[in-house]
Amino acid sequence: MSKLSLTGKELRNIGYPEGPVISIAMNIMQKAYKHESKETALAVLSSILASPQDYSTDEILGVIANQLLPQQELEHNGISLNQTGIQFNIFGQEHIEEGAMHQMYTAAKLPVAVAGALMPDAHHGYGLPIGGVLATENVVIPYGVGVDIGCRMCLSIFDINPQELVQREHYFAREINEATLFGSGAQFKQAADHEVMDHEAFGLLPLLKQLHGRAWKQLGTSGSGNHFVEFGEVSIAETDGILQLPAGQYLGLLSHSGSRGLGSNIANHYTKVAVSKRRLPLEAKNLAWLDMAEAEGQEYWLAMNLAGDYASACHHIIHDKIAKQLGRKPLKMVENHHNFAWKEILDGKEVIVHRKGATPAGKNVLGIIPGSMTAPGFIVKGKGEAASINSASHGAGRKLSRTKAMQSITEKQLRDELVKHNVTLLGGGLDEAPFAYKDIEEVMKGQKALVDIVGRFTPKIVKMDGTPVRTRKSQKQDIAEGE
DNA sequence: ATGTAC
Repeated sequence: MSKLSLTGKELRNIGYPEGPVISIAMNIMQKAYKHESKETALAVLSSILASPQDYSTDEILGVIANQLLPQQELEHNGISLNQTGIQFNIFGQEHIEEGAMHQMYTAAKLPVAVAGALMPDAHHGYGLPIGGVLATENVVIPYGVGVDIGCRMCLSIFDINPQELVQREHYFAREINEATLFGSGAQFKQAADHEVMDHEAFGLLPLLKQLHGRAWKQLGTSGSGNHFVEFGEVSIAETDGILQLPAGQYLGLLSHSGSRGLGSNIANHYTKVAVSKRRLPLEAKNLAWLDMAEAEGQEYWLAMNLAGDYASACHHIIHDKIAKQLGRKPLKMVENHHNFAWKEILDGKEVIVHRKGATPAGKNVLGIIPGSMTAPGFIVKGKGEAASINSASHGAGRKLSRTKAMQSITEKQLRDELVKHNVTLLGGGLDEAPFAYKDIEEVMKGQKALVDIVGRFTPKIVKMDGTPVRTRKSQKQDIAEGE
């Protein structure tokens, strides 16, 4: 009977890279070190990771060490990481998990890295951490952008009294339900229309041509995971010169989604191309890049921009539908993407800035940073802080993994929290419950130097993917209305 | 994040 129980997460937290080495190391340690403490086992694993060459001939631990040794470096295309990484700034470090820090330290050792920063909502991701910002010179890293290319926030602000959300809750809930479609593979039977589907890129690359049909049917859908469409109260404390809205309360429509299957296929395709072209040590494998001077780099750039335009179109279709149903034009719209790569000038030099779960925060640039289904979100204005490479967090950041949230949060807890905040949830699982997220107020404190708050968004009617969790209030109303 | 997966 083994006393030792290691988890993959613990290995990642001490810097073990994604890949087969995690399960190999877990298996070996659970056999060879079964009577040792977890601390001892982790210390040994750390030591192997620090200098795998010292263990490569060890009869037992050598198997782990050889997984960590960058065999690819010996191959003809092999690329080594720098011994010392570039310096990067970390904002709100006390809220950032160790795994995310390790991933950023690895990214900082890439020979193409020019500058980096970690946002206060950072957590462990695939390749670059979520909340990671990385500037490179003349190369683009597909997994530095992420799988959901162009994922973004979009807010419409209407001149409607937000009290109506309480008074006519069922009317607004129906508007969201009718205008949106959630679900992992969700497609409309009758495709929406948008000029993005006529984009020339669809004809230029075979990959994009192949993705056109499904992309069309997914146009205007929201997907799954942390994506949402919600009504809430926009509160402007004082007029801001950039947002230019009089102080007051407004009705807001806020959406969060990305480029669906289109972006996902582009990301995975070009990551594979990059990984096969540039053999990096295992821990940096998924940070393989494409050179902007080669055809694949140009292709990725074209496809990435298409996915960005497509993600934007998805939001606009939803917002247009709802605005039409409300019979109003929004006073303002604020939109920003947070999974993308941009050509920007840094210290007088053009660089490619990858933001993976980070909000652009150049001087006077508006953005939206959401909290959770019950916590407030913020309309922000960038300060143009070079130390963060003109970036801020893209949300509160997860505190609990999806699996951990599902295990530890009960439906009753979520229901009580929704009632407490007077939020109606039209769909959404326990893995998206407010308790799974960091405290957004704390995260905002960690980035005071990066953004100014110009408005507040308080969610009231929230739609996400998944079975609706019923509040007592809405159950009562359903009975009253005979649903 | 993604409809069927190195």
